[in-house]
Amino acid sequence: MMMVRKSKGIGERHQKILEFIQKYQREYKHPPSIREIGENCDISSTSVVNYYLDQLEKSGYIERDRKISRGLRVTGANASVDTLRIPILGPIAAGLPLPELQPGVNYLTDNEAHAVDVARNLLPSKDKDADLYALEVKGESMIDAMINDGDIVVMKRAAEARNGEMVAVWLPRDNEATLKYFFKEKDRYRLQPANPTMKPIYINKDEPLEIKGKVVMVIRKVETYAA
Amino acid sequence: MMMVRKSKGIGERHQKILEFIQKYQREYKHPPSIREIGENCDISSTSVVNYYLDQLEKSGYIERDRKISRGLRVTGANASVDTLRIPILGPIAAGLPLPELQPGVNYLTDNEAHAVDVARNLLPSKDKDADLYALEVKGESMIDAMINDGDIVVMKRAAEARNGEMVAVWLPRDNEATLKYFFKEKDRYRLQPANPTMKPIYINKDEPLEIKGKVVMVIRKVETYAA
DNA sequence: ATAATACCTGAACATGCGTTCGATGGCAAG
DNA sequence: CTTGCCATCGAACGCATGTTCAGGTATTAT
Repeated sequence: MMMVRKSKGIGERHQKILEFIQKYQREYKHPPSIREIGENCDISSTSVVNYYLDQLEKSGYIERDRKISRGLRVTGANASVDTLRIPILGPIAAGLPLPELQPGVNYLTDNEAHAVDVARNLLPSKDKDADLYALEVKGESMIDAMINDGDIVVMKRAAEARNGEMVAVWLPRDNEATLKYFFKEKDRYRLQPANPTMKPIYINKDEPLEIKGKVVMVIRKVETYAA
Repeated sequence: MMMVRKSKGIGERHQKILEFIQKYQREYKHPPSIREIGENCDISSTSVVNYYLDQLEKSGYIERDRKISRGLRVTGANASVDTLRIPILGPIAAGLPLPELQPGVNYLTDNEAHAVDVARNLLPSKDKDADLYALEVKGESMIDAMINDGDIVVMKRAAEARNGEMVAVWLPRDNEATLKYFFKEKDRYRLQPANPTMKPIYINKDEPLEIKGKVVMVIRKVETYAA
């Protein structure tokens, strides 16, 4: 029988092993043992599996914790990604008060409908996990912030903001919640809509203005089967 | 010494074990052994760890694969989440041709700068992984689609669309790329901006119109330290 | 007091699992 | 042909790891 031998790089069998490790990890949430890899990749001997794993490690496709049962993981593109489950506290709309994180409350839930899972590498690393929360936009009052009905806005709890940051504010003057870019000027605050064609709102510094949080991220799920 | 005994539910020690498992899994990408849990949670006997793990399993906080080394995983809110790495093919801007998926090309990369990691539960489940790609919006030509400079749009490869779906189209007539809601009418196509205040574009059916993909998702990372 | 329950100990046991090694055969270079 | 590398096999070895058990000590209920 002819054996295709690729001097360098990855062969067909390496590929199969790699894919099996990923598939197994996705399904069982822990890595496979050497013997399990052998059985599922038609390799009769554990030493051969070990042989290939060594090569995969040298080539940088996996990492191994020697001596540790099931101590291996894929690296690079197919590596598992660290995610953070961010609770969706409630709706945000012009006329509604802004939901806030209550101290001492555990917002963890296994109900996916009330949370969004976000890869950590998409978030600013300096943010504390516990300070992050999400709101679901109701209505079209935020269109001037380029934010649509149904969008999810990921927020970071904050009571003040730097110039240029987008914040969620409650305006007691108008009894209204809004998302705007925040600028502190001489004797007033300027709340600038994201849409450049819209005019800013000015709030005098002696008027009340409650900053509830900074906008970290906006996620919009577009219906693929809209009406 | 006083022992706090909570009859039902989870105790302090259960909590500590749970947190350790998560922390360990994040760091090493595989679950800890019983003995490792014991060492790090100040439990001297493996049987006691086993004792607590049994309780955690009964309470539904973890799942165990008996007889299998490191065969345990947290369930519910803290469970690891399945993600998909979607390649960012390139920019999308009004005057630029739209990047497309080339058949037979492997877009996997370990360079996070050229991909976005998205939790699978945020994506329409019916989409084939391989048909998904992402584009980075350059310029403000998409503001009428509520999409800003710097946004990431996740696309699904498609050559045609249903009414009401948001599509990326190339208009040879104007030599322009755009994102619009798509509607097929009697003898023309209507391309409707997401912003309700803007007027639609009409394309006669005998004119060329290239649908490059459907918009699945929009991700906007808001700078927390903008200028 | 007695019984019952929850929590803990230490050790032994069985086996899952990574490691190592000698042996075999195909293929290419010298 | 001989040498040497690569891929493979099977088996044995030994530590890592989950399991079990007989026995403790509190705290609480009867």
